[in-house]
Amino acid sequence: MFKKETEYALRGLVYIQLQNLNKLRPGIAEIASEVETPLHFMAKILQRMVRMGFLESVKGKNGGYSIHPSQVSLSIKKVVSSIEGNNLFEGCGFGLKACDENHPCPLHNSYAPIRDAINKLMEEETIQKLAGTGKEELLFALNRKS
Amino acid sequence: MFKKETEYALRGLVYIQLQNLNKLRPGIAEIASEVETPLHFMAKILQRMVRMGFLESVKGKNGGYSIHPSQVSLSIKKVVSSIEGNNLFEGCGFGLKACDENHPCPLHNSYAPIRDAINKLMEEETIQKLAGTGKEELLFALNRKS
DNA sequence: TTTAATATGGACAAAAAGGTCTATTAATCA
DNA sequence: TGATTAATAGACCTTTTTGTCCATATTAAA
Repeated sequence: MFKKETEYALRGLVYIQLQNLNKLRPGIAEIASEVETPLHFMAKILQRMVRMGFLESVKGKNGGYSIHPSQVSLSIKKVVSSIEGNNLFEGCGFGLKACDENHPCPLHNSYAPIRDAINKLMEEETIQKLAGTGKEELLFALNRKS
Repeated sequence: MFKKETEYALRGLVYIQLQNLNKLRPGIAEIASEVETPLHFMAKILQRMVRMGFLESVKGKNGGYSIHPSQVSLSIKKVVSSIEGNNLFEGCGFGLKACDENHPCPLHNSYAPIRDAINKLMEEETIQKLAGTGKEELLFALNRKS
């Protein structure tokens, strides 16, 4: 459903939030290792999250990443759309061609409820909620081989 | 949501079914032109659909493609999974890592209804239904610029 | 102030997806 | 049978995505 980049971004953000709760500021090496992503690829993704204003970074010894203070409620949708754009949330879902309410494609009406559900879930679900609920399950999920 | 290849396959199959209803057997040039896909790319995709048993082909003059007689009810899901596999229908949808009923990731339970809805829609919707309902809208949707 | 640790930025490489071209094979028609 | 038409097969190219490497800048600690 998502690109690798998006998947890695979500994993990284959740891990960082989880560590921040313990007043820790993990670095790229720790993050990439813990959530099992390619180190340098993850580095670029985190840089992007910094530029987007989702993360704060500190260079040098004891440096690392933390969720930006302004992002106390960072939705999955914000993260996804910052990387992949809004296709998933707006398109007809079947990509049969552009279609809208005025000119619905044959699948439009049956797909609409699904798209709405995706929007609702991803707007309501946040990095913070994910880091706050079921930590054991979360770490398990983050660490399992796919 | 889908790869181009899948999108083109669906467009092509629907167009072929539509023509078959009029006892016609469109060729690759006509198909690619009508549903606006790259000709040679579409040719490869249709070859694949033939190998999958979804299409029949006839070579030579007046040749072309028709839906295989055995596929009187070809679901979207069959087409999609033949090209992309079953990830969309089975995965946790967030790709955070493998997760299942026994070891759900934190998003598992909120995503499950969406995945179920996607499955239901794509199992019930068929190439034949799409070719049978709202032909004008369909042709419009097939032909519009994305 | 020196050293070590750390993020940054850009170049590069590999793999996957998307797309093009051409020769061959098979069928129809004259 | 010969010519024409259309699908088949495979090589090849381009773009995007994914992943790697290295030099540089910045910070903290010794």
